[in-house]
Amino acid sequence: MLTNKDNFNIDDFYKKYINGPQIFKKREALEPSFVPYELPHRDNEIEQIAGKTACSLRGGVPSHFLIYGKTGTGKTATVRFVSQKLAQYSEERKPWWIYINCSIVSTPYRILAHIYNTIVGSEQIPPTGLPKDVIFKKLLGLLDYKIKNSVCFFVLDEIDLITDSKQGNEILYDLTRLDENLELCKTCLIGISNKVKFKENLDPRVISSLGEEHITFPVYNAQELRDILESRAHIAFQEDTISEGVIGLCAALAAEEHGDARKALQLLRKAGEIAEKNHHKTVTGDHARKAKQELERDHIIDYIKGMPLQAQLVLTAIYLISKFGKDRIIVSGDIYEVHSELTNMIPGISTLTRRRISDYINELHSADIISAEKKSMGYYGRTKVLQLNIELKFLETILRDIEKVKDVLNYKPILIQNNKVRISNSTFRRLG
DNA sequence: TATCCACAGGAAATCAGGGTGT
DNA sequence: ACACCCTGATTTCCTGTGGATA
Repeated sequence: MLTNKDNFNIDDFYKKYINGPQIFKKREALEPSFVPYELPHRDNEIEQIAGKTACSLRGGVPSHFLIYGKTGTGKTATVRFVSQKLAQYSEERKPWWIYINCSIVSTPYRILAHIYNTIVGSEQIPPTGLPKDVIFKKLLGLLDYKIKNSVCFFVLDEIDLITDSKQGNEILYDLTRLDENLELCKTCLIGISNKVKFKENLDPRVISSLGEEHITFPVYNAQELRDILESRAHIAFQEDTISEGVIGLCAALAAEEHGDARKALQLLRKAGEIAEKNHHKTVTGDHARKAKQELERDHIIDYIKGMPLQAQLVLTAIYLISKFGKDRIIVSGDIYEVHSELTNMIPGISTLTRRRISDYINELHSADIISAEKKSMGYYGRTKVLQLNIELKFLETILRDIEKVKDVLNYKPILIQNNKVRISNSTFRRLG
Protein backbone atom coordinates (compact mmCIF):
# COMPACT_ATOMS: atom_id res chain seq x y z
CA MET A 1 0.00 0.00 0.00
CA LEU A 2 1.38 3.35 -0.98
CA THR A 3 1.06 6.19 1.42
CA ASN A 4 2.55 9.61 1.25
CA LYS A 5 4.90 8.97 4.11
CA ASP A 6 8.40 9.11 2.58
CA ASN A 7 9.39 10.05 -0.86
CA PHE A 8 6.98 8.53 -3.27
CA ASN A 9 7.30 10.18 -6.63
CA ILE A 10 4.28 9.68 -8.78
CA ASP A 11 6.05 10.73 -11.97
CA ASP A 12 8.78 8.21 -11.48
CA PHE A 13 6.19 5.62 -10.65
CA TYR A 14 4.27 6.09 -13.87
CA LYS A 15 7.41 6.26 -16.00
CA LYS A 16 8.65 3.08 -14.49
CA TYR A 17 5.28 1.47 -14.89
CA ILE A 18 4.99 2.31 -18.56
CA ASN A 19 8.47 1.17 -19.38
CA GLY A 20 8.28 -1.88 -17.19
CA PRO A 21 7.51 -5.35 -18.48
CA GLN A 22 4.01 -5.93 -19.70
CA ILE A 23 2.42 -9.00 -18.25
CA PHE A 24 -1.23 -8.78 -19.15
CA LYS A 25 -2.79 -8.80 -22.55
CA LYS A 26 -6.40 -8.82 -21.44
CA ARG A 27 -6.79 -8.73 -17.72
CA GLU A 28 -10.61 -8.84 -17.82
CA ALA A 29 -10.42 -12.46 -18.89
CA LEU A 30 -9.63 -13.31 -15.31
CA GLU A 31 -12.56 -11.41 -13.86
CA PRO A 32 -15.59 -13.31 -12.64
CA SER A 33 -17.86 -11.47 -15.06
CA PHE A 34 -15.98 -12.58 -18.13
CA VAL A 35 -17.81 -15.03 -20.34
CA PRO A 36 -15.25 -17.12 -22.24
CA TYR A 37 -15.69 -18.63 -25.68
CA GLU A 38 -15.37 -22.08 -24.28
CA LEU A 39 -16.12 -23.58 -20.93
CA PRO A 40 -13.91 -26.55 -20.18
CA HIS A 41 -15.52 -29.47 -18.35
CA ARG A 42 -19.01 -28.10 -18.43
CA ASP A 43 -20.35 -29.88 -21.51
CA ASN A 44 -22.77 -31.89 -19.49
CA GLU A 45 -24.20 -28.86 -17.73
CA ILE A 46 -24.32 -26.81 -20.91
CA GLU A 47 -26.26 -29.60 -22.54
CA GLN A 48 -28.76 -29.75 -19.72
CA ILE A 49 -29.38 -26.02 -19.68
CA ALA A 50 -29.54 -25.85 -23.45
CA GLY A 51 -31.99 -28.72 -23.39
CA LYS A 52 -34.26 -27.01 -20.92
CA THR A 53 -34.30 -23.69 -22.72
CA ALA A 54 -34.28 -24.80 -26.35
CA CYS A 55 -38.05 -24.92 -26.73
CA SER A 56 -38.09 -21.13 -26.63
CA LEU A 57 -36.71 -21.23 -30.16
CA ARG A 58 -39.98 -22.62 -31.40
CA GLY A 59 -42.30 -20.56 -29.32
CA GLY A 60 -42.48 -23.01 -26.47
CA VAL A 61 -42.30 -22.09 -22.81
CA PRO A 62 -39.41 -23.56 -20.83
CA SER A 63 -40.33 -24.59 -17.33
CA HIS A 64 -38.66 -22.97 -14.36
CA PHE A 65 -35.67 -24.70 -12.88
CA LEU A 66 -32.95 -24.49 -10.28
CA ILE A 67 -29.20 -24.72 -10.49
CA TYR A 68 -27.12 -25.87 -7.55
CA GLY A 69 -23.41 -25.83 -7.00
CA LYS A 70 -20.77 -24.39 -4.75
CA THR A 71 -19.18 -21.03 -5.41
CA GLY A 72 -16.86 -21.00 -8.36
CA THR A 73 -18.28 -24.04 -10.13
CA GLY A 74 -19.25 -22.02 -13.17
CA LYS A 75 -22.98 -21.76 -12.67
CA THR A 76 -23.43 -18.17 -13.71
CA ALA A 77 -20.84 -18.34 -16.45
CA THR A 78 -22.53 -21.39 -17.94
CA VAL A 79 -25.94 -19.76 -17.94
CA ARG A 80 -24.53 -16.67 -19.60
CA PHE A 81 -22.74 -18.81 -22.09
CA VAL A 82 -25.86 -20.73 -23.04
CA SER A 83 -27.91 -17.56 -23.22
CA GLN A 84 -25.50 -16.03 -25.70
CA LYS A 85 -25.56 -19.14 -27.85
CA LEU A 86 -29.31 -19.32 -27.70
CA ALA A 87 -29.55 -15.73 -28.88
CA GLN A 88 -27.51 -16.62 -31.96
CA TYR A 89 -30.11 -19.14 -33.00
CA SER A 90 -33.22 -17.17 -32.36
CA GLU A 91 -33.78 -14.52 -34.94
CA GLU A 92 -37.47 -13.89 -34.78
CA ARG A 93 -38.11 -14.68 -31.19
CA LYS A 94 -35.17 -13.08 -29.46
CA PRO A 95 -35.46 -14.08 -25.84
CA TRP A 96 -34.68 -11.64 -23.07
CA TRP A 97 -32.34 -12.55 -20.27
CA ILE A 98 -32.49 -10.59 -17.10
CA TYR A 99 -29.87 -11.28 -14.48
CA ILE A 100 -30.61 -10.50 -10.90
CA ASN A 101 -27.98 -10.91 -8.27
CA CYS A 102 -29.95 -11.33 -5.09
CA SER A 103 -27.03 -10.29 -2.95
CA ILE A 104 -27.33 -6.83 -4.48
CA VAL A 105 -30.93 -6.66 -5.61
CA SER A 106 -32.25 -8.13 -2.43
CA THR A 107 -35.80 -6.97 -1.85
CA PRO A 108 -39.08 -7.66 -3.66
CA TYR A 109 -39.49 -4.05 -4.64
CA ARG A 110 -36.02 -3.82 -6.07
CA ILE A 111 -36.33 -7.06 -7.96
CA LEU A 112 -39.42 -5.79 -9.73
CA ALA A 113 -37.87 -2.39 -10.30
CA HIS A 114 -34.68 -3.97 -11.60
CA ILE A 115 -36.56 -6.11 -14.11
CA TYR A 116 -38.61 -3.19 -15.30
CA ASN A 117 -35.69 -0.82 -15.58
CA THR A 118 -33.56 -3.38 -17.38
CA ILE A 119 -36.21 -3.91 -20.01
CA VAL A 120 -36.85 -0.24 -20.67
CA GLY A 121 -33.15 0.52 -20.41
CA SER A 122 -33.42 3.42 -18.00
CA GLU A 123 -34.21 4.10 -14.38
CA GLN A 124 -37.90 4.71 -14.81
CA ILE A 125 -38.86 3.08 -11.56
CA PRO A 126 -37.35 5.04 -8.66
CA PRO A 127 -35.36 3.17 -6.03
CA THR A 128 -38.22 3.47 -3.57
CA GLY A 129 -41.54 5.13 -3.04
CA LEU A 130 -44.09 3.28 -5.14
CA PRO A 131 -46.37 0.52 -3.95
CA LYS A 132 -45.27 -2.92 -5.09
CA ASP A 133 -48.53 -3.84 -6.74
CA VAL A 134 -48.36 -0.75 -8.89
CA ILE A 135 -44.98 -1.79 -10.21
CA PHE A 136 -46.20 -5.31 -10.67
CA LYS A 137 -49.03 -4.13 -12.90
CA LYS A 138 -46.76 -1.83 -14.84
CA LEU A 139 -44.36 -4.71 -15.34
CA LEU A 140 -47.09 -6.96 -16.69
CA GLY A 141 -48.03 -4.32 -19.22
CA LEU A 142 -44.44 -3.80 -20.21
CA LEU A 143 -43.72 -7.48 -20.70
CA ASP A 144 -46.68 -7.93 -23.00
CA TYR A 145 -45.92 -4.81 -24.93
CA LYS A 146 -42.20 -5.14 -25.30
CA ILE A 147 -41.57 -8.87 -25.34
CA LYS A 148 -44.27 -10.03 -27.67
CA ASN A 149 -44.22 -13.69 -28.64
CA SER A 150 -41.01 -14.40 -26.93
CA VAL A 151 -39.63 -15.63 -23.66
CA CYS A 152 -38.18 -13.55 -20.87
CA PHE A 153 -35.73 -15.44 -18.68
CA PHE A 154 -35.18 -14.26 -15.14
CA VAL A 155 -31.94 -15.53 -13.71
CA LEU A 156 -31.92 -15.13 -9.95
CA ASP A 157 -28.38 -15.59 -8.78
CA GLU A 158 -27.80 -16.38 -5.12
CA ILE A 159 -31.49 -16.98 -4.79
CA ASP A 160 -30.99 -18.53 -1.37
CA LEU A 161 -30.41 -15.07 0.05
CA ILE A 162 -34.03 -14.06 -0.38
CA THR A 163 -35.85 -17.27 0.37
CA ASP A 164 -35.50 -17.07 4.12
CA SER A 165 -37.95 -14.22 4.41
CA LYS A 166 -41.66 -14.23 3.90
CA GLN A 167 -41.53 -11.45 1.36
CA GLY A 168 -38.76 -13.22 -0.54
CA ASN A 169 -41.00 -16.23 -0.97
CA GLU A 170 -43.88 -13.95 -1.95
CA ILE A 171 -41.99 -12.39 -4.79
CA LEU A 172 -40.73 -15.74 -6.04
CA TYR A 173 -44.24 -17.03 -6.02
CA ASP A 174 -45.41 -14.00 -7.97
CA LEU A 175 -42.64 -14.38 -10.49
CA THR A 176 -43.37 -18.04 -11.08
CA ARG A 177 -46.98 -17.14 -11.75
CA LEU A 178 -46.38 -14.23 -14.07
CA ASP A 179 -47.46 -16.17 -17.12
CA GLU A 180 -50.98 -16.50 -15.84
CA ASN A 181 -51.38 -12.76 -16.20
CA LEU A 182 -49.62 -12.40 -19.51
CA GLU A 183 -51.06 -12.65 -22.97
CA LEU A 184 -48.17 -12.49 -25.40
CA CYS A 185 -45.01 -12.84 -23.39
CA LYS A 186 -43.86 -15.94 -21.58
CA THR A 187 -41.45 -16.12 -18.71
CA CYS A 188 -39.00 -18.60 -17.29
CA LEU A 189 -37.36 -18.41 -13.92
CA ILE A 190 -33.91 -19.83 -13.32
CA GLY A 191 -32.74 -19.89 -9.73
CA ILE A 192 -29.08 -20.27 -8.90
CA SER A 193 -28.06 -21.28 -5.43
CA ASN A 194 -24.88 -22.40 -3.77
CA LYS A 195 -26.68 -23.98 -0.89
CA VAL A 196 -28.19 -27.34 -1.61
CA LYS A 197 -30.45 -27.30 1.39
CA PHE A 198 -31.95 -23.91 0.74
CA LYS A 199 -35.14 -25.60 -0.44
CA GLU A 200 -35.94 -26.15 3.20
CA ASN A 201 -37.26 -22.69 3.76
CA LEU A 202 -38.78 -22.33 0.37
CA ASP A 203 -42.50 -21.86 0.15
CA PRO A 204 -44.06 -25.17 -0.91
CA ARG A 205 -45.97 -23.40 -3.65
CA VAL A 206 -42.71 -22.12 -5.05
CA ILE A 207 -41.06 -25.52 -4.81
CA SER A 208 -43.81 -27.05 -6.85
CA SER A 209 -43.21 -24.75 -9.78
CA LEU A 210 -39.51 -24.07 -9.40
CA GLY A 211 -37.89 -26.83 -7.49
CA GLU A 212 -38.99 -29.95 -9.26
CA GLU A 213 -36.24 -29.90 -11.80
CA HIS A 214 -32.70 -28.99 -11.05
CA ILE A 215 -29.18 -29.17 -12.36
CA THR A 216 -26.24 -29.72 -10.07
CA PHE A 217 -22.77 -28.42 -10.80
CA PRO A 218 -20.01 -30.60 -9.35
CA VAL A 219 -16.85 -28.98 -8.04
CA TYR A 220 -13.79 -28.92 -10.24
CA ASN A 221 -10.84 -31.12 -9.39
CA ALA A 222 -7.26 -29.88 -9.66
CA GLN A 223 -6.81 -31.09 -13.20
CA GLU A 224 -10.00 -29.42 -14.37
CA LEU A 225 -9.04 -26.20 -12.68
CA ARG A 226 -5.74 -26.36 -14.42
CA ASP A 227 -7.44 -26.64 -17.80
CA ILE A 228 -9.62 -23.67 -17.03
CA LEU A 229 -6.70 -21.56 -15.91
CA GLU A 230 -4.76 -22.64 -18.95
CA SER A 231 -7.42 -21.47 -21.35
CA ARG A 232 -7.99 -18.18 -19.55
CA ALA A 233 -4.32 -17.47 -19.10
CA HIS A 234 -3.93 -17.78 -22.80
CA ILE A 235 -6.36 -14.92 -23.28
CA ALA A 236 -5.27 -12.83 -20.36
CA PHE A 237 -1.49 -12.88 -20.42
CA GLN A 238 1.20 -11.98 -22.91
CA GLU A 239 3.13 -14.83 -24.48
CA ASP A 240 5.73 -16.45 -22.27
CA THR A 241 4.99 -14.48 -19.15
CA ILE A 242 3.90 -17.44 -17.07
CA SER A 243 6.66 -19.63 -15.85
CA GLU A 244 6.44 -23.38 -15.72
CA GLY A 245 4.27 -24.75 -12.99
CA VAL A 246 2.50 -21.55 -11.97
CA ILE A 247 -0.82 -22.64 -13.41
CA GLY A 248 -0.59 -25.98 -11.70
CA LEU A 249 0.26 -24.30 -8.45
CA CYS A 250 -2.68 -21.92 -8.64
CA ALA A 251 -4.95 -24.83 -9.45
CA ALA A 252 -3.59 -26.81 -6.53
CA LEU A 253 -3.92 -23.92 -4.11
CA ALA A 254 -7.52 -23.36 -5.14
CA ALA A 255 -8.33 -27.05 -5.14
CA GLU A 256 -7.43 -27.19 -1.48
CA GLU A 257 -10.67 -25.41 -0.82
CA HIS A 258 -13.33 -27.24 -2.79
CA GLY A 259 -12.13 -26.37 -6.29
CA ASP A 260 -13.37 -22.84 -6.58
CA ALA A 261 -12.57 -21.63 -10.09
CA ARG A 262 -13.28 -18.04 -9.25
CA LYS A 263 -10.65 -18.16 -6.56
CA ALA A 264 -8.19 -19.87 -8.85
CA LEU A 265 -8.64 -17.13 -11.43
CA GLN A 266 -8.33 -14.45 -8.80
CA LEU A 267 -5.14 -16.07 -7.65
CA LEU A 268 -3.70 -16.04 -11.10
CA ARG A 269 -4.66 -12.44 -11.64
CA LYS A 270 -3.22 -11.35 -8.35
CA ALA A 271 -0.03 -13.25 -9.05
CA GLY A 272 0.25 -11.39 -12.34
CA GLU A 273 -0.34 -8.09 -10.63
CA ILE A 274 2.31 -8.79 -8.06
CA ALA A 275 4.79 -9.65 -10.77
CA GLU A 276 3.87 -6.51 -12.65
CA LYS A 277 4.18 -4.33 -9.60
CA ASN A 278 7.65 -5.63 -8.97
CA HIS A 279 8.64 -5.17 -12.60
CA HIS A 280 9.27 -8.85 -13.14
CA LYS A 281 9.03 -10.23 -16.61
CA THR A 282 7.38 -13.47 -15.68
CA VAL A 283 4.93 -14.73 -13.11
CA THR A 284 6.48 -17.28 -10.80
CA GLY A 285 5.36 -19.69 -8.14
CA ASP A 286 6.47 -17.27 -5.48
CA HIS A 287 4.13 -14.68 -6.89
CA ALA A 288 1.30 -17.18 -6.72
CA ARG A 289 2.00 -18.09 -3.11
CA LYS A 290 2.24 -14.46 -2.19
CA ALA A 291 -0.97 -13.81 -4.07
CA LYS A 292 -2.76 -16.35 -1.94
CA GLN A 293 -1.66 -14.67 1.27
CA GLU A 294 -2.53 -11.23 0.02
CA LEU A 295 -5.93 -12.27 -1.24
CA GLU A 296 -6.83 -13.71 2.11
CA ARG A 297 -5.68 -10.60 3.89
CA ASP A 298 -7.40 -8.32 1.43
CA HIS A 299 -10.59 -10.20 1.82
CA ILE A 300 -10.56 -9.86 5.59
CA ILE A 301 -9.63 -6.20 5.41
CA ASP A 302 -12.37 -5.42 2.92
CA TYR A 303 -14.90 -7.35 4.90
CA ILE A 304 -14.16 -5.63 8.18
CA LYS A 305 -13.94 -2.19 6.66
CA GLY A 306 -17.21 -2.79 4.89
CA MET A 307 -19.08 -3.76 8.03
CA PRO A 308 -21.46 -1.30 9.65
CA LEU A 309 -19.93 0.70 12.46
CA GLN A 310 -21.85 -1.16 15.15
CA ALA A 311 -20.49 -4.45 13.88
CA GLN A 312 -17.01 -2.97 13.91
CA LEU A 313 -17.56 -1.99 17.50
CA VAL A 314 -18.61 -5.49 18.40
CA LEU A 315 -15.40 -6.71 16.86
CA THR A 316 -13.51 -4.02 18.72
CA ALA A 317 -15.01 -5.25 21.95
CA ILE A 318 -13.72 -8.72 21.19
CA TYR A 319 -10.38 -7.23 20.31
CA LEU A 320 -10.11 -5.36 23.59
CA ILE A 321 -11.03 -8.35 25.68
CA SER A 322 -8.49 -10.53 23.90
CA LYS A 323 -5.86 -7.86 24.18
CA PHE A 324 -6.21 -6.95 27.84
CA GLY A 325 -7.73 -10.07 29.28
CA LYS A 326 -4.90 -12.49 28.69
CA ASP A 327 -6.21 -16.04 28.64
CA ARG A 328 -9.62 -14.85 29.61
CA ILE A 329 -12.46 -16.75 28.04
CA ILE A 330 -14.66 -14.51 25.93
CA VAL A 331 -18.40 -14.92 26.30
CA SER A 332 -21.23 -13.02 24.67
CA GLY A 333 -22.23 -11.29 27.88
CA ASP A 334 -18.78 -9.72 28.12
CA ILE A 335 -18.98 -8.51 24.58
CA TYR A 336 -22.30 -6.89 25.29
CA GLU A 337 -20.90 -5.06 28.29
CA VAL A 338 -17.75 -3.87 26.58
CA HIS A 339 -19.69 -2.83 23.52
CA SER A 340 -21.98 -0.76 25.73
CA GLU A 341 -18.98 0.92 27.30
CA LEU A 342 -17.61 1.75 23.89
CA THR A 343 -20.85 3.21 22.60
CA ASN A 344 -20.98 5.46 25.63
CA MET A 345 -17.52 6.75 24.84
CA ILE A 346 -18.21 7.53 21.22
CA PRO A 347 -20.63 10.39 20.60
CA GLY A 348 -23.54 9.82 18.30
CA ILE A 349 -23.51 6.05 18.62
CA SER A 350 -26.38 4.33 20.33
CA THR A 351 -26.13 1.40 22.69
CA LEU A 352 -27.61 -1.82 21.39
CA THR A 353 -29.57 -4.60 23.00
CA ARG A 354 -28.22 -8.06 23.73
CA ARG A 355 -30.34 -9.47 20.97
CA ARG A 356 -28.72 -7.30 18.37
CA ILE A 357 -25.22 -8.01 19.62
CA SER A 358 -26.02 -11.68 19.35
CA ASP A 359 -26.79 -11.23 15.66
CA TYR A 360 -23.56 -9.38 15.05
CA ILE A 361 -21.63 -12.13 16.79
CA ASN A 362 -23.26 -14.61 14.46
CA GLU A 363 -22.29 -12.57 11.46
CA LEU A 364 -18.68 -12.41 12.56
CA HIS A 365 -18.81 -16.11 13.10
CA SER A 366 -20.14 -16.93 9.68
CA ALA A 367 -17.54 -14.64 8.15
CA ASP A 368 -15.02 -16.81 9.94
CA ILE A 369 -13.43 -13.86 11.69
CA ILE A 370 -14.20 -15.40 15.03
CA SER A 371 -15.06 -18.91 16.06
CA ALA A 372 -17.94 -19.47 18.42
CA GLU A 373 -19.10 -22.45 20.33
CA LYS A 374 -22.22 -22.81 22.41
CA LYS A 375 -21.36 -23.99 25.84
CA SER A 376 -23.26 -24.71 29.00
CA MET A 377 -21.88 -23.73 32.37
CA GLY A 378 -24.58 -25.58 34.19
CA TYR A 379 -25.88 -23.56 37.05
CA TYR A 380 -24.08 -20.57 35.59
CA GLY A 381 -26.09 -20.55 32.44
CA ARG A 382 -25.48 -21.07 28.80
CA THR A 383 -23.49 -18.87 26.54
CA LYS A 384 -21.23 -18.77 23.54
CA VAL A 385 -17.50 -19.00 23.95
CA LEU A 386 -15.69 -17.02 21.30
CA GLN A 387 -12.23 -16.74 19.92
CA LEU A 388 -10.59 -14.51 17.37
CA ASN A 389 -9.60 -16.33 14.23
CA ILE A 390 -7.24 -13.65 13.02
CA GLU A 391 -4.10 -12.33 14.58
CA LEU A 392 -4.47 -9.60 17.14
CA LYS A 393 -1.81 -7.42 15.52
CA PHE A 394 -3.38 -7.74 12.12
CA LEU A 395 -6.79 -6.88 13.48
CA GLU A 396 -5.32 -3.87 15.21
CA THR A 397 -3.92 -2.47 11.97
CA ILE A 398 -7.33 -2.79 10.38
CA LEU A 399 -9.18 -1.20 13.27
CA ARG A 400 -6.71 1.64 13.39
CA ASP A 401 -7.90 2.71 9.98
CA ILE A 402 -11.44 3.15 11.15
CA GLU A 403 -12.09 6.71 12.18
CA LYS A 404 -14.41 6.28 15.13
CA VAL A 405 -12.75 3.14 16.37
CA LYS A 406 -9.12 4.08 16.43
CA ASP A 407 -9.36 6.21 19.56
CA VAL A 408 -10.67 3.45 21.79
CA LEU A 409 -8.13 0.78 20.93
CA ASN A 410 -6.23 1.32 24.13
CA TYR A 411 -9.24 1.43 26.37
CA LYS A 412 -9.16 -1.17 29.10
CA PRO A 413 -12.70 -2.42 29.65
CA ILE A 414 -14.12 -2.16 33.16
CA LEU A 415 -14.77 -5.85 33.49
CA ILE A 416 -11.08 -6.41 32.96
CA GLN A 417 -10.02 -3.58 35.24
CA ASN A 418 -11.67 -5.28 38.21
CA ASN A 419 -10.63 -8.63 37.03
CA LYS A 420 -11.23 -10.62 40.20
CA VAL A 421 -14.99 -10.93 40.20
CA ARG A 422 -17.84 -10.75 37.80
CA ILE A 423 -20.88 -9.19 39.40
CA SER A 424 -23.91 -11.07 38.26
CA ASN A 425 -22.43 -14.44 37.44
CA SER A 426 -19.31 -16.43 38.12
CA THR A 427 -18.64 -17.54 34.60
CA PHE A 428 -15.17 -16.13 34.65
CA ARG A 429 -14.17 -17.70 37.92
CA ARG A 430 -15.44 -21.07 36.89
CA LEU A 431 -13.92 -21.17 33.46
CA GLY A 432 -10.77 -19.31 34.20
C1' DT B 1 -34.04 -34.50 40.96
C1' DA B 2 -35.98 -29.96 40.52
C1' DT B 3 -34.10 -25.63 39.87
C1' DC B 4 -32.26 -21.91 37.72
C1' DC B 5 -28.67 -19.19 35.28
C1' DA B 6 -27.33 -16.60 31.03
C1' DC B 7 -28.00 -16.69 27.41
C1' DA B 8 -29.68 -18.36 21.98
C1' DG B 9 -32.34 -17.16 18.57
C1' DG B 10 -37.40 -16.91 16.17
C1' DA B 11 -41.27 -13.67 15.10
C1' DA B 12 -43.38 -9.52 14.95
C1' DA B 13 -43.40 -4.65 15.87
C1' DT B 14 -41.31 -0.18 15.60
C1' DC B 15 -38.63 3.63 13.92
C1' DA B 16 -36.22 6.66 10.85
C1' DG B 17 -34.97 7.78 6.35
C1' DG B 18 -35.43 7.59 1.69
C1' DG B 19 -39.18 8.15 -1.62
C1' DT B 20 -44.11 8.59 -4.21
C1' DG B 21 -48.48 10.79 -6.30
C1' DT B 22 -52.12 14.14 -5.48
C1' DA C 1 -48.84 19.50 2.81
C1' DC C 2 -50.54 14.96 3.21
C1' DA C 3 -51.21 10.18 3.20
C1' DC C 4 -48.88 6.43 2.00
C1' DC C 5 -44.88 3.20 0.35
C1' DC C 6 -40.46 0.30 1.00
C1' DT C 7 -36.28 -0.79 3.50
C1' DG C 8 -32.83 -1.69 6.94
C1' DA C 9 -31.68 -1.55 11.54
C1' DT C 10 -33.17 -2.33 15.84
C1' DT C 11 -36.27 -3.42 19.80
C1' DT C 12 -39.72 -6.05 22.09
C1' DC C 13 -41.49 -10.20 23.39
C1' DC C 14 -40.85 -14.59 23.66
C1' DT C 15 -39.84 -19.72 24.19
C1' DG C 16 -36.13 -23.01 24.72
C1' DT C 17 -32.15 -25.19 26.91
C1' DG C 18 -27.53 -27.98 29.07
C1' DG C 19 -26.03 -29.16 33.10
C1' DA C 20 -23.86 -27.71 37.84
C1' DT C 21 -25.95 -26.76 42.05
C1' DA C 22 -29.03 -26.86 46.06
